[in-house]
Amino acid sequence: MTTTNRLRKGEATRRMILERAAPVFNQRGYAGASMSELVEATGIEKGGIYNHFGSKEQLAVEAFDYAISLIVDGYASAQEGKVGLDRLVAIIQVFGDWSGHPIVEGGCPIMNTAIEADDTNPALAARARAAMHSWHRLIGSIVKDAKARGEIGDGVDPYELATVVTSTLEGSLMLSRLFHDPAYKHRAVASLTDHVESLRRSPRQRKGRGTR
Amino acid sequence: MTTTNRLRKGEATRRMILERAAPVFNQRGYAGASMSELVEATGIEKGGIYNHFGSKEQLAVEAFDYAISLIVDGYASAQEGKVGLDRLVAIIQVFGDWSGHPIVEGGCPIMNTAIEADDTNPALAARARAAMHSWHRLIGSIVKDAKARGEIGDGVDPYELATVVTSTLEGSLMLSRLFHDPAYKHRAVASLTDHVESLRRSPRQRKGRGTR
DNA sequence: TCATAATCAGACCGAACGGTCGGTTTTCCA
DNA sequence: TGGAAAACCGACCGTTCGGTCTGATTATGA
Repeated sequence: MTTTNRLRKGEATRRMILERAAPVFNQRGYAGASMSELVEATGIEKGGIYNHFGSKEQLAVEAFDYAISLIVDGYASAQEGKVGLDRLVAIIQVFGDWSGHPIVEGGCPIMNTAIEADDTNPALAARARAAMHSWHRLIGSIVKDAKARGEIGDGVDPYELATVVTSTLEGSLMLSRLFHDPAYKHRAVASLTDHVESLRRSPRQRKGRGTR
Repeated sequence: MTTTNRLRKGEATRRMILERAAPVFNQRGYAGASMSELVEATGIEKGGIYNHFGSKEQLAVEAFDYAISLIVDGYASAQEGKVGLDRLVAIIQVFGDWSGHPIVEGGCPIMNTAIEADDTNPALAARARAAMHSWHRLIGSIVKDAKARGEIGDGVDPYELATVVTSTLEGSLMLSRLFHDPAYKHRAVASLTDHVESLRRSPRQRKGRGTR
């Protein structure tokens, strides 16, 4: 108390601004989101927002990081209690389950930011790269771990599998959002689950497939 | 000649505007592209542009359609001389070969438009849906044809395969653009080619896989 | 409790936005 | 080749953009 009290009032509204700005940026994009929309979404006037963030871009970057932190937490808890390849399967499954309860409205922030910012906003693109990189490393390390445990064969390249899993999930999410139909995402989840399961236990050869 | 001469001068500049506006919209997005940028890119002053297009949105829609027409032509010629499953393999391959010579700068217009417009611009979103739908139908019909020819088994669902192929290709393109590294796309192409080839000839069971 | 610092509202700024329009130039065909 | 129509330019419009700043208000610690 006598020392620096970290629970300042402003810290709470700063956090609240990030919480409410994140879905706005994720749905409308950086260029598409205006300060007046952010004023409306946060309930804080412009002066109040600029008291906490130096620019629209800085707000967007921090809102992105905040959204990513939510997603990271979500995938972390999805793996709880699982080991080896089951962790990967759990991640793939939970990706498909986020239809009704999206972590942050507007689809995957990494993909959205990657698509918009790669040719326009270096700062945001760098954040998207960082987030995607750590996601990719997560998948890759799970596959490596599964290899070390002898669950899958030596022929599997962890980062090639990570690329395929990531690409297919993100692409299918895009399709599901475009058509307002979760079926695309579910097909991708089913196909990937099949594929991952088919790698299990047989070091040099494929096994039969499941249903659907 | 005496009748309505369709080869007016304005028709040529109108076309030229679309050619030059398409990559601008594809790279900067609809919200991110300003009229002044389009003036610079086309070399036509604002009044001249608005003489041909009623609004920025109309211009964006027509530029999108133009970009799609280029892509459709590209994939059509890629299939020439091929039959059955080879058509699908050719399409997957050519997707990976468009690293150095992109049809239109800025990545896949369908994906870019889908991501930006799904929550913001109904008109553009509808065009993206239409384009993606016909792409999906193309892949699906190729798979159906391959089935009818007895190249692949009955167990293969054409539209499930189309979803996986589309998702993986689009997702990997996003990754390659984000990291400025074509490797992601190439991995996806290799993996999909493997997968498609593994479906060939064995109606009820999978076959061995390729290299990597 | 009270002075001080943190916090916030909202009027205001210049610039850039998408879009309009009258006038000039170019094209086209009789 | 003359004259109407088409094409094009660029100044201009009202609005909204991201951002600033001053003064009021509220929280905080001594």
